[in-house]
Amino acid sequence: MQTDGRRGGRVTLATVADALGVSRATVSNAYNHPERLSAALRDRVLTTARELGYAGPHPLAATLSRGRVNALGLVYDDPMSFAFRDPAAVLFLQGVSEVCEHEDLALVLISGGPEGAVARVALVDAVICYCDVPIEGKLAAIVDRGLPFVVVDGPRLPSAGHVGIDDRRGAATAARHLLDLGHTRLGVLAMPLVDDGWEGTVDEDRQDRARYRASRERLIGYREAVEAAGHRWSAVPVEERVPYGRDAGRRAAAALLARRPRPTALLAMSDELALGAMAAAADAGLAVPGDVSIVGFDDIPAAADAHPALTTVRQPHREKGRLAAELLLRPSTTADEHRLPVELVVRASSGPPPWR
Amino acid sequence: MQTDGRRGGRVTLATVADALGVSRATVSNAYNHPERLSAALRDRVLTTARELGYAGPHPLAATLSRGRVNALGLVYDDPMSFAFRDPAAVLFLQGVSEVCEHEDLALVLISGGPEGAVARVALVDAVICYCDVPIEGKLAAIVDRGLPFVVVDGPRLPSAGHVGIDDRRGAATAARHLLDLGHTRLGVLAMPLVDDGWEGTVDEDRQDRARYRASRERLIGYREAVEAAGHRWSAVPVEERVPYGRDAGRRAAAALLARRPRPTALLAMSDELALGAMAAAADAGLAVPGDVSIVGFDDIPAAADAHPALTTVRQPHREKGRLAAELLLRPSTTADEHRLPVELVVRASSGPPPWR
DNA sequence: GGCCACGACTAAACCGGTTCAAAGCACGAT
DNA sequence: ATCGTGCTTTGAACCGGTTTAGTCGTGGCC
Repeated sequence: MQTDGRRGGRVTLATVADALGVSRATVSNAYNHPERLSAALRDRVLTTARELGYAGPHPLAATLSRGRVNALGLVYDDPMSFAFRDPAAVLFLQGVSEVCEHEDLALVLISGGPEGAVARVALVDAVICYCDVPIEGKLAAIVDRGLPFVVVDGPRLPSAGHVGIDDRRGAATAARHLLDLGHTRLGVLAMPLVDDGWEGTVDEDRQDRARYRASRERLIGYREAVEAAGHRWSAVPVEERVPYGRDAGRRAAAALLARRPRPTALLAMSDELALGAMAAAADAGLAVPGDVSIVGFDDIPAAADAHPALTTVRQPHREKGRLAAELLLRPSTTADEHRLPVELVVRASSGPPPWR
Repeated sequence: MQTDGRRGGRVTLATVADALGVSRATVSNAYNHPERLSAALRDRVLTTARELGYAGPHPLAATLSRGRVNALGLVYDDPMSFAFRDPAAVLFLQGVSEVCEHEDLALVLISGGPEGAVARVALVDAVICYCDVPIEGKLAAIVDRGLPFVVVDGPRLPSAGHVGIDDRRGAATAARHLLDLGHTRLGVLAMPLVDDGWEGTVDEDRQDRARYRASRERLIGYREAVEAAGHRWSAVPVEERVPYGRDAGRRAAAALLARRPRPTALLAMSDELALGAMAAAADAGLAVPGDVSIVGFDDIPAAADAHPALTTVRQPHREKGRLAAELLLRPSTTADEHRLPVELVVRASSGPPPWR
């Protein structure tokens, strides 16, 4: 038998097979099914392999044959590096990676972009989409190739699992907390409602057009609470900012605090925005919560460390990551929808309005 | 010609080729080298593919043929999820991912573990080892397979590039800062010196046995500065802690601050340790920097936000990540050694000793 | 002594593409 | 009419393994 063991100088499994005069299957078995060989032959194979400088079966080829990569993909809608700027995303990643290391899987971070993700998607066994966008188009390749996937925080898709939280209720709870304290003039710091990069004061039309699910739901939550308390939603100013870097919250809050009458409480859709708002309050010489109360969303670690400590809506970021990954390991449950609990964490940044 | 286009029901490139009566090469070219086909045929191919439900060339097979994965691997010595707990590591990851997304590469996070990393290592084109350990053993598979790799912060290895900082000088600068302020009684909060999980007060013997490069170098830096100022190094207590979670720094600092005479200044090998030390000072009712000065290392974002803001040694985490990734894109420079600058950032947590 | 089970090993198909040298062909130049 | 030229398209090798269905020889059992 000729197996062409020396192709172009590379040492392959066939090289080893030829050197020993055994079949390639035998060498393969020496690595993958040791019990199918006599101990003597297995030793000879391994020894010869070492002498020849053969580093063992090429994982890529093995993968192609087996059809399994042992890797989980993570698609993010923004550039991947943004995920590392967002403390909430980092917690989420931590959760995912905990499962990966436990299951001995690699975690493949795939940068967004309409085509980028697509091209590489098959070097993984399954995909987590950590994005809240109208992503149907972007995910076409994943769907076409039949890869199992889970959407986190984003839209509910037919063939995919879903992990999220009750954004609406979380937001409503935050708003109700302020209303219960007696606040009547609120302001909202919003994450993007539409993926057009726009920043400014949001009118009702844009509120209706909101495409990001989390933003839309949180806005609705705020609104429901405000109206339930008997106030007019149209009187609540909403400032939308692209929230990378704390500066976005600072600018949004500056705009809100410049209004007359000045809001006595700010609702931020993320802790990053809220922490920026605290800076803006300091800029304006306003005390928190004496002059203005601030409530965030996420409960990132920095929220508890802030001065004053930030009142916020806790969502289980790490747990979301864990759950998303675990769903993909149990294909039967992939199509399920999971809604994790949120919880208001009252700290020092919220209090009664100045006049009360 | 028979190409067996329908194997077991899966739609492959061959299926499309057969359906059209063209060769597989032509179908392949339709996707990869459109200009080599007449526009008419290319359209027919693409149309037919769509009709048949063919999702395009399987990336795994393509990869095997081409020999290029378009992915960068990242090996971490601790479990991967720990990287997401360490703000410095997160910044580093951000740098790496910036390059990846720019170059359209996937980033593959490979959990440590003696064998885990090994098995999967070849689903990447090159590897960044973000670990500071005697890792020669762990990296054997990478070396054997001939993958280019770069070590960050760790030992200098023969065939690999290296990215790091001047830990010794950075530490010395931090210590000199305190000595210049007039401090004479220092204490050190150390990251692990040996990978045995031990915690406690470090004696000289253990200092000599330090295996982690960064810890060892920083310790030497502290020592050099102390001795240059005419003080005895043996009088400086060193507390070693496994530094995950801020609590480690709190415990280490508590131990140091319980000593009599009490140190008036603490040198921490990381900002996380330093921030923990600030908590310990608060626990003990000590003012920072009035009663005790604290200096960190890393300049993570939380350092500037702390109260008081933390004096620390800045190292360019993000830049380290970028550089490591870029080195792997230019093989010629892979074996180079790069030492990035450090810089003392004086903020509010350091000041003269109480008596001065 | 015959039959069968069993362990060790192999042949060949398969995974799903990419690529290169060469063939076929139309067309303009000589 | 002949010869090159350039564009399409193809055949076949190649990437580096895994796996299934055997083959072959041997020892145990009746």
